[in-house]
Amino acid sequence: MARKTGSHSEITGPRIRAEAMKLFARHGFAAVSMRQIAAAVGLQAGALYLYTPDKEALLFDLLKDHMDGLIAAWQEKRGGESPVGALETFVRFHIRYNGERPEAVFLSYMELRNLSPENFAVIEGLRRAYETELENILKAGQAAGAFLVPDTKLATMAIIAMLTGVNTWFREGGRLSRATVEDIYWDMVRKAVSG
Amino acid sequence: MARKTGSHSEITGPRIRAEAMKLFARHGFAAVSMRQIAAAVGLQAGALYLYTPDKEALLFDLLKDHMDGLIAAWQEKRGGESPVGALETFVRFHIRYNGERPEAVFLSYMELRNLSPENFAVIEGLRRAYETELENILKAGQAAGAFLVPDTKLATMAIIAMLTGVNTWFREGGRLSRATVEDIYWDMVRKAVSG
DNA sequence: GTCTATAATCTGATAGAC
DNA sequence: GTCTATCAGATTATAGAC
Repeated sequence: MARKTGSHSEITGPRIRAEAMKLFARHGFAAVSMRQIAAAVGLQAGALYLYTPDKEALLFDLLKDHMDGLIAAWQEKRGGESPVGALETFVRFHIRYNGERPEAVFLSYMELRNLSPENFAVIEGLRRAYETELENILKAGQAAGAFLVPDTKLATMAIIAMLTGVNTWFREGGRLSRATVEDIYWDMVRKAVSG
Repeated sequence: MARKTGSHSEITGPRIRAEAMKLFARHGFAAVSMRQIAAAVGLQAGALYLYTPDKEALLFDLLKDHMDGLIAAWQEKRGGESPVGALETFVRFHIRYNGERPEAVFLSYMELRNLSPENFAVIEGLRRAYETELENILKAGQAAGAFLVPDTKLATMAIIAMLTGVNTWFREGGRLSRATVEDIYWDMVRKAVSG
């Protein structure tokens, strides 16, 4: 049954990225060989270089796509609500979007050190841009008297760490549904920034 | 000046662990070779095997020592205070103890997947025991009416993620001192679990 | 577009000299 | 206690056949 050769550039590229994502997340970037990725896709190692100039570029593409997708999805979601409404939207969005992509999120936190300085700066810039979205909500709420936050930058980092941390323990089919987790986290965040 | 040979078993062991910790944290366990570790200590690769049976045992020792130290330090710190006092003590302890050991903390979160199942279970058990310390504080406070927490397990995970996240952005000599960071995080935690 | 073969190098770990 | 030499195999990436 195994196909030995052929022309499949349109589906092979995405399949390589999908398998690389799985393997990098499971074993770590450095621990995964190009041969392993090729084998998971059903190729020989040499064929991978038709789709990526090298191993690091493969990682960079995965991280870049994730950050672009995250920011684009947020831009679509955000509205002109009150500060409290905007914060609730952010909290629920962050838990849900990242919860659906645990591998990409894990890579984005753990494998940045394997990027070249230039590529690292690109991902870092996107991460900062996303964090600024939350910080702006907190600043607006603080100015409007809706929140009492001693330091908006610290609150931003604290909230994002808390929300992203859901990925480390949440398991589909466990004691709580995603919706319940969202509710409980929103309750804690809301109180944490209150007066 | 370079020493070529000699007998230094009492200091070589700790130096190997210290250099391995630095290198594993910086580049990742899989990306660091035994030769790199040996070079950092000033040894040849073969000499490392006088001090560790293999590379994984070296990682396990680092993680085990860190978890043992964390739990021992907490046992010494904890007192018979009120729930609110106990929570404040935990928050400040966690930020300070982990803040002083960023490399060990990073390893403890990122390199667990490189342990054998048996060694993984040991570290995981210690981590859970530590988390239970916080959960018990939350449960006691909830029972005493000092806290209003919809789910003590979720609140435990949320608080620990939030506190540990300080390590991802805090830099000595930056805008805020460690003490100020502790104050602000304690303020947020206190409100998050309040009624 | 994919394969096979290969270059040049590195890997973890061991044996034995000193 | 440390070094040198070595084993057996893996690594990224490229060249050229098909």
